[in-house]
Amino acid sequence: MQEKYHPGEIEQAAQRHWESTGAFRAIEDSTKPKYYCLSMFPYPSGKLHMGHVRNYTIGDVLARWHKMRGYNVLQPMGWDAFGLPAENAAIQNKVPPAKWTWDNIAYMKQQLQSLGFGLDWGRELATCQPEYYKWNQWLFLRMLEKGIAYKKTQVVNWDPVDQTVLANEQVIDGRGWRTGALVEKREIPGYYLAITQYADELLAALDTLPGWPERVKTMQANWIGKSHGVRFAFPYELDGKREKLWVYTTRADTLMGVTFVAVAAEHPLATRAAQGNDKLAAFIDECKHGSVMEADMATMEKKGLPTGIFVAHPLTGEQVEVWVGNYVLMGYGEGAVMAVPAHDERDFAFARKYGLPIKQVIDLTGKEYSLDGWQEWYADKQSGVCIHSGKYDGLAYAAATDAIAADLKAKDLGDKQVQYRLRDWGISRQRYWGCPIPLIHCDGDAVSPGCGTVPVPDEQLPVVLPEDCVPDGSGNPLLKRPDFLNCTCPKCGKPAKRETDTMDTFVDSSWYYARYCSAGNNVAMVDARAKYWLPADQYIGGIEHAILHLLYSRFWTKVMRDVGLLDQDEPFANLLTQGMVLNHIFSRRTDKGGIEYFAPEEVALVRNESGHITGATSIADGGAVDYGGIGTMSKSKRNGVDPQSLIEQYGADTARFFMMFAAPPEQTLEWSDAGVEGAYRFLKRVWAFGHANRDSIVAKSTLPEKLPEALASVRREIHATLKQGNHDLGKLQFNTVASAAMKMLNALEKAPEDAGRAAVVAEGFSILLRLLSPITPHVCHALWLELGLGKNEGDDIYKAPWPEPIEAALVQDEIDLVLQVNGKHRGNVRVRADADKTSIEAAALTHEMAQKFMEGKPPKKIVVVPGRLVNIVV
RNA sequence: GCCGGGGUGGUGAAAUUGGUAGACACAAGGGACUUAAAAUCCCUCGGCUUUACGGCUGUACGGGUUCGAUUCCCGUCCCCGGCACCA
Repeated sequence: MQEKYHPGEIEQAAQRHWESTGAFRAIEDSTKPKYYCLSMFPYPSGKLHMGHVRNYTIGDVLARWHKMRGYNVLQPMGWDAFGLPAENAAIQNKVPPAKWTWDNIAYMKQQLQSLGFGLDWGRELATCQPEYYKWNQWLFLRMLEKGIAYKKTQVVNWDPVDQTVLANEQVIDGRGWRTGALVEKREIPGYYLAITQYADELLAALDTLPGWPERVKTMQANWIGKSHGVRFAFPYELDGKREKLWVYTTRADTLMGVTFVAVAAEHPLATRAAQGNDKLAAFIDECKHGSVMEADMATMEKKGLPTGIFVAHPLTGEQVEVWVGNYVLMGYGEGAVMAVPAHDERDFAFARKYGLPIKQVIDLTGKEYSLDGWQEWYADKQSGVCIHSGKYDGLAYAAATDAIAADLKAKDLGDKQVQYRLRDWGISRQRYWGCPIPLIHCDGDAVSPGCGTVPVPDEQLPVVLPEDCVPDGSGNPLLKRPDFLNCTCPKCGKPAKRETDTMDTFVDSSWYYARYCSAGNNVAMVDARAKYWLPADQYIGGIEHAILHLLYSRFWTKVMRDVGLLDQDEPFANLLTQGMVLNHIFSRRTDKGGIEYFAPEEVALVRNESGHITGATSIADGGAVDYGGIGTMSKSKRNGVDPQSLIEQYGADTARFFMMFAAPPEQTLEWSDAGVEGAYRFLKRVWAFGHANRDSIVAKSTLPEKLPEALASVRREIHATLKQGNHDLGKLQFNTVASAAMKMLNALEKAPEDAGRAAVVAEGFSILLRLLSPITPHVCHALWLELGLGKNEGDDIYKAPWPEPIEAALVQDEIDLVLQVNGKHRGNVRVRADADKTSIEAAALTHEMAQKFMEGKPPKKIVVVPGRLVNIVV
């Protein structure tokens, strides 16, 4: 045994051992409980960053812990390999996205392997492989058949200079990131998946997921946004035709307060009104330059223009003017909203700005309505009642809504309706590096009209993406590839064109967890093995995926179930949402108005008097750089920290231990490497202790009947700490598991030379190594073998049983209780561990400190918390 | 703007979920060992106050409930994540 801790040698040897013995190969086995431990697969951006280390260490700790507790564990890994960064890299370096992606995968895989994760690499997949994305295409066709997939128009960001569609991320303050051109909204056709057909089930099934964090379920429920309201119409006559303008509201009780109606710029009424109205036409045009992002819509200045068209109030017949509002979304609901300025904050501001009438129709006793400013209670639907509303006066929210809905129904102008905030999932992307949508456009020729859009027949799948394209930022390169583009129509056999849009990469990540279970199957998307492993017993990933990825995966699972592929309703039984690892962000505007990011090591910080960072300068060119605060480590913001140097300098175990020790998993973590030294020092001490006590431990002496008190106390500390550590593992709070291991070592190092020391040390160190092994598997593996702690010679530590505290070791005759007088800590009282309430009260009252602070007053009340404290109230 | 989460020493954090605030560490300061350095070991370490025992105060800020609040309730400020084409 080496005297010094050499992580490099230990780790390589352990990894070779696990590899050669197939320690983490998972085989379906119905005799054991299964544990499918799944971490979100990474996007192969180039290098791992600390967020990955955190994510995958959490997964590995759980996987190894369960393995030691007798579970049949599956922990797979793969690559979310399609996506925008590969195209950006291609633009920059002229390397095909495929090559860039595979090079990154090779490097990152080697990084993952050097961290010693217990992964079953035999199930590895990459979503850019035709054998994977074939099944995206296959299920898309099934959805098309079932009416879940359909075509409609979508609104995209259009860069008029590059003639290309931009991702939201590529739009900086309304301009294209590379060209600086003002981005336009453009409507183009695209394919949608009708996730709204599953809205009710996706919402209701949240109750079947007790293993999910409440906050994630709340976010998903709010995102789905089921609302009970009324859909109704404002009748009007225009160009000699009787028409209806439909709107939806959850505040039908305020219908009598409607003073105008607002429609989206793209609404047919707006288009009609713009004819012969240049000012309105110009405004509608201006709206088209706005952002498509909800956050921008919500924060931008609300603007509008009257159309001159009037509609009739459905109940009073009063004329109400139609306005065009830049804040009304065409793609959501009816593209029109009723405006009740008195009781809606946004309408209130809008009405004040344009001098529109405000009519109070809800009253709250004791409150006075004033037009001076918005007050929260104006929008309160809990406690107000209708006023100035004719026959509805005096009715509260529910009754007023019922009555008004009934009256609208009687007039055939509306009814109650349940609506969702959730929108259907648009999956078309006008990009190259993604899964081709398996459709063919048969446009016909001079003689025949053609077959239209035709699905690619199953036997022709996959539609393979050519891998040698190099995007240059100006549109989809597939459009310039006749070999991909030209094909024959499967229906009529005439020349036709392939669809060049690819799928949203969220499609790829919506079912990869099922594919791991069916690795290697080239005749089916998933097979019976998926029914064995699913749902994943633990899913671990960043909180940023709380809504979209997790909702899409839940949806996709339900579709796979309905197609007969799976039995499960839900993909993930338990979810751990990891807190983001944050780092400083530095950026600078480019000449063209785009944005350029700087890595933290590329800038020199500028701080103010109080030490806060206010800016930075580029080390390369000395120019000023803007400080963007702290944010998630990401490739695009260039603020990721590569764990490589940490691993090289201290080893994987130190990196893993440090990451787990730094904070509890769900908490956001601002990156700092302060403390890495401490983690390393601890592992060195563990090794040194094993080395120094080798003979005592190897001797395997038995515990004497009665230990001297000092050793009994060491043993008590070990078992008490183990109890806490096991409890914390159950809570997935790994930082205190790490500190439990540290406490154990502190206790063991204090074990005095006395009869029974060797046995106490051997037992204690065996517990310490097993508790620590999921976090730092390499050093524990090596020490376990060196010290012969296995049941049989050469048994690996992961085959050892998980340690449980021995109650007998925890027994104490006397305990200290906290003594309080009027809730203030005044000392401690020592009592027998089994003391009853009366004797505790007696001991407390006679205590010197109690006497002193009671100042002779009689006790009014004595609170005794068993095993904890006694509080005397005077 | 809306939805969700967070704010505790110089720093990362802990507190068995209403019961000793600061466990376990990092940094810093002091000391031991060493020719020296590294490594290692020991001591101190929220603030104010006291010669000392001790006392007062303190968990973003302002209120409240309670014998007792970091924990529960109301309000305010700041930070992070998401907002449907980053993944």
